[in-house]
Amino acid sequence: MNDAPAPRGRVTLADIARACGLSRATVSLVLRGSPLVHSETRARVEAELKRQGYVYHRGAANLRRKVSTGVALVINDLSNPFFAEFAAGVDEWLATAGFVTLLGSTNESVERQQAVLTSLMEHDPAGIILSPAEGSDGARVRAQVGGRTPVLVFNRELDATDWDFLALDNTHGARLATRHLLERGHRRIAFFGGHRDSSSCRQRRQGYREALAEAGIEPEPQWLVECAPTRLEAAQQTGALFVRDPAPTAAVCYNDAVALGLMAGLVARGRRPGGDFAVIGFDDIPEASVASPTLTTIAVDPRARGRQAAELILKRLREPELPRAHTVAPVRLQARSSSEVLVPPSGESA
Amino acid sequence: MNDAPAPRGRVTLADIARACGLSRATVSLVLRGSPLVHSETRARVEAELKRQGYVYHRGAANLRRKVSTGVALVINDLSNPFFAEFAAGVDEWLATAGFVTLLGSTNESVERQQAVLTSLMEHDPAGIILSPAEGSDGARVRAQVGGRTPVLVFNRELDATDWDFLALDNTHGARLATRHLLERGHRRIAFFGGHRDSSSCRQRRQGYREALAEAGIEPEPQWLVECAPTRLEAAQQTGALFVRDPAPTAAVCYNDAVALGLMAGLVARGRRPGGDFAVIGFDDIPEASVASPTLTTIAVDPRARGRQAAELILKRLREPELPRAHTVAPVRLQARSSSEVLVPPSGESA
DNA sequence: CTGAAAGCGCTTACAG
DNA sequence: CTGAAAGCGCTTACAG
Repeated sequence: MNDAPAPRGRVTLADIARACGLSRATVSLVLRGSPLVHSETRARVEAELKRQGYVYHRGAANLRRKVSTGVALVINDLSNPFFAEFAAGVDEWLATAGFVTLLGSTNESVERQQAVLTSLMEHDPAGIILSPAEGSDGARVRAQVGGRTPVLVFNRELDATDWDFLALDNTHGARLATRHLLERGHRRIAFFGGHRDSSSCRQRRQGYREALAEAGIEPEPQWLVECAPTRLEAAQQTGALFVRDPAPTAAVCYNDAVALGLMAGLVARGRRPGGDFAVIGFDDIPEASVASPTLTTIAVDPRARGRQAAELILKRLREPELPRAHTVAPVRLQARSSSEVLVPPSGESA
Repeated sequence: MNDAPAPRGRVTLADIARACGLSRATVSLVLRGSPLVHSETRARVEAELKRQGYVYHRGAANLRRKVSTGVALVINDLSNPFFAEFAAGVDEWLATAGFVTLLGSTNESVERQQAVLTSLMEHDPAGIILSPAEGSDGARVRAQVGGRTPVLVFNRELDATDWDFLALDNTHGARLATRHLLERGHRRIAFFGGHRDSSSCRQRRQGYREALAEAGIEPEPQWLVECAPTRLEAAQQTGALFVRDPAPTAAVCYNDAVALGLMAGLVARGRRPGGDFAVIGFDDIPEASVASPTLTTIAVDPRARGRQAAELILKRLREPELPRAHTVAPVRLQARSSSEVLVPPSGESA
């Protein structure tokens, strides 16, 4: 029965049409579910499609129809769990809408980002979800993408562009974290990690300042410590918190990676994170819940953000003329074993 | 100077040719770097390409040339750090070779895998890297992919297919883990977690048995505990290790997620992981190094595996007639704070 | 209800 | 060194 031919070249519409004694046009109508085709003809065509193992060539169809079913996702690096979860959410949502995700990683390099965007643009994406590498030049990115492809910028502001933007509520998150420490009696609170010139770091510092101001506290210069947002750098910078007395008794960290690094750095200096010094993170990466002590942090639900990003770009594809959207995603405090992490230091309350 | 026109429709080869007073053929030769074109003509064309902001339509070129520059990557889920790192490695390597990664997630569902493969096949991938969902039917997958697209199967065997296969050395890894426990004095060692019918679980159990056999030990039925490879399930199954005396004093776990779950389950039962009961994992996910106590485990370097997978599929694309390759990737023991994790239980050595 | 024809954006022998 | 022509696999008015 099944005389499926040895796989000689691709099976095309023309092959099916020939086998059924029909024109390519009619077979195409069957494929696209047109109601014009006689039901008996449709059945005949469908049987033949199956028999020959026909695979639709969406690229050819898209070329003719001048549409695209791909969406490019450009992120720093999947080995960062925040972006991995984000990508999972994007892909999940795009797939249900019939789009395919074209992946590109920049590793925070502006040059790689340039190369990746060029390559992805040649694959004619319907839209782009872009989490800009640090130090991206908006005008340059804009020139490269051109004016015809909608872009959703995620996570980091991109100057000189008028694209949709999805941001975390960084300011509010840092405010929540700082208030949490204030409520537990801390008065000398540092903001630890991140690069001052990144927009997310600026916003988090802003929220931190606001919460301190509410409590009538002015941060001292020593409380603001910069470092790359990695565990290693954070561990190495730990000492900067203790160069002068009185030292801070707690730190709001730029993100969880920094918080975990700081915890390691504290241990290396003979201090007990949560015991002698309170630490709070940002992101709620999976490690936060298994660290020792477990880490109180600001949960941002990256997977939900991914779904949201996919939804926003799809909406833009449907309605290109809508005004630019600036969406701020909610964040929440995720307290963990606070008795361990957030004990105010004994005999201090100045 | 720069009278770049308002973005009206896509700029094509024909536009450039017209502006330069040349044929499309000549412009195409410039694009493809042909040495046939006069250098002055080339310069003129290149200036015009830049001026009009031309973007190469690779899809159209690929259609004409009957080639493809996409590789599909089908994995369970990016929120699993093992797969996220793997995907990062794949994407990194493919990008350097000029390929784009088409992403698909199955969430371990055979139905989703079917849908994802259908969608990806329509995008005409040059090849597929497939980490099969648990319970995949090889014949069914094979029927869907057809005989024209090379596939590299990763991580889990797929029966009834003759595709290239990249596997972790599961047997050896479990052997290393078990020997490590034996060397530290344990005699009653469990194998905890995983589904008996998954190939990776079978292989890990096999290595475990072999190491025990080397020590003249026959595992008791109670030492083999099945559970889904998640933290939650593992925590819930912890009790199964202690239903009868004498209970095991250590466990080789199916993977790190299970090991972390078991550690939580031990704590919930008033036991100290590493103190009263030794635990060893498999994978070396990032949490392993920050868990408390830190987790000794088998490192598999998923990012390197991703690069390896990309390399293997590209090799297959270059040389389709090569005999089927079955590649086993190395694994190694990653010992951590072994004094905490691997103390043999006091007063026991039967 | 079905077919002939044109065309999406590109490439590739083949002439000249 | 450059151009005319055909064609990749599909879709879409337009006839009939």
